[in-house]
Amino acid sequence: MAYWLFKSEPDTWSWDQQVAKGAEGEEWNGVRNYQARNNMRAMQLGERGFFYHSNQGKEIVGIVEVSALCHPDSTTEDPRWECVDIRAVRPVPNPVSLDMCKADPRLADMVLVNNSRLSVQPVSEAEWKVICEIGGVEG
DNA sequence: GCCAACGTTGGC
DNA sequence: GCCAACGTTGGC
Repeated sequence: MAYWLFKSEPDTWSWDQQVAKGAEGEEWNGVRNYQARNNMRAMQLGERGFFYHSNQGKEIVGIVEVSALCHPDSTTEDPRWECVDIRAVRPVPNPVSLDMCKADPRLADMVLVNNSRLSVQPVSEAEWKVICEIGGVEG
């Protein structure tokens, strides 16, 4: 089981909107970056990820899971772009901010800390556990 | 709102 | 296939 992190500007697509989609989930469309797409291609059904608010908040606010495997992105005709569907699992009671990640030496190698521009990122199992612990949430 | 970092594009 | 120019992202 791999772990992931999905980044979104809350103005565009927020955690609340994700939660409102319920168990059916929603396409994580709009990704136009090969690295991010390749990460989505590698995802398995039921794998978990963090939901991160960029720009406003700059914090991990929820946990999601993959509800559909990689498929063509419905927002473009360009066959290069694909995406998975994700659904909200549970909120993070104590949102974990970017500052907190930077401050914790155990998270020094996190992609979020080192390459904040990548919109779909892998998270190591160790990092996953640390953030769940800080966030007060069950992974 | 600025700007640094990064990825992509396109001319050669 | 290289690299300069450009566009976008996202932290500050």
